[in-house]
Amino acid sequence: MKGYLQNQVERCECRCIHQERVDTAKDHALPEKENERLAALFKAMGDPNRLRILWALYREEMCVCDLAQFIGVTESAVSHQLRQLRQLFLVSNRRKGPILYYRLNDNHVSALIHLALEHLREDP
Amino acid sequence: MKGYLQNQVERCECRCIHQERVDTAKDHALPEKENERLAALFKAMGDPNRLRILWALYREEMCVCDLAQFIGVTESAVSHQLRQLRQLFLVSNRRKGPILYYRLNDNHVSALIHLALEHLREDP
DNA sequence: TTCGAATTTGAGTATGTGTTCATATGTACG
DNA sequence: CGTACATATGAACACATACTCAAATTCGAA
Repeated sequence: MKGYLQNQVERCECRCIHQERVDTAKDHALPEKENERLAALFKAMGDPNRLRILWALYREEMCVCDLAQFIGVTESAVSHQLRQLRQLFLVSNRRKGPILYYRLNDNHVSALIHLALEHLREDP
Repeated sequence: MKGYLQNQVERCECRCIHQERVDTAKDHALPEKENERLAALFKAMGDPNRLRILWALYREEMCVCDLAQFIGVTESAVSHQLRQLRQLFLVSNRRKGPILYYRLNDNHVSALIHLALEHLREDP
């Protein structure tokens, strides 16, 4: 009886193989908040329609109607997506009368896309 | 009556402002399939735990148990995530006995992460 | 071959996400 | 002012996703 319990404890104590790797991984891990923001950035770029928007804005600024017709969804849908992209500082806009012209916020976005394309084009 | 219908038609014919921008956007758009794969790649990197895994593997290879303890989830959860990363060629593994050691597949991944970090660190 | 350990797989589930519709804002112009 | 148009917002819904648990698989060694 006692032996059985002891074995239970011993078996469950540590299932991982290389404790020192786990420790150094924890030491060098990104700060919690930075990791969250980084993930949010990639996730924002990880939707086909948002990616289409970003790719289009890389060439020239466009308004909501244009983008809606371009990707074939409601203007409302585009507006929702643009809000996300704005909150992450991926795009910004300028107002001309009632029309909002959206553009890429900096060149990091397009750099990320081009780098990712390289990755894709190397594998089959 | 006729006038009303005509106005309806005219109003609904084209709601977009700059048809020529829409057209050039369509001309220069990424091929459908490439856009999908690109989005899938970013989406894969857009999850906090997957990002933790990638960041950890950037330093050194680790096995499933290690990663599970590192990020504090089930080994099963890690295995599910690693499968996604494998299918997108972000990670690969080598077997040593019963243990699978995972590593980053190429240096594009870490380059993407570092580039994205730059973007984050420039904005507030 | 049989056992134990590392990993994978599948089912189930709770939570997120992207879209549309209806409605509200805000801007220019008569 | 009030009308028209571009955009934004909120609710609702269908669908995806990330986790855990239980069971299957795979490998090395007794």
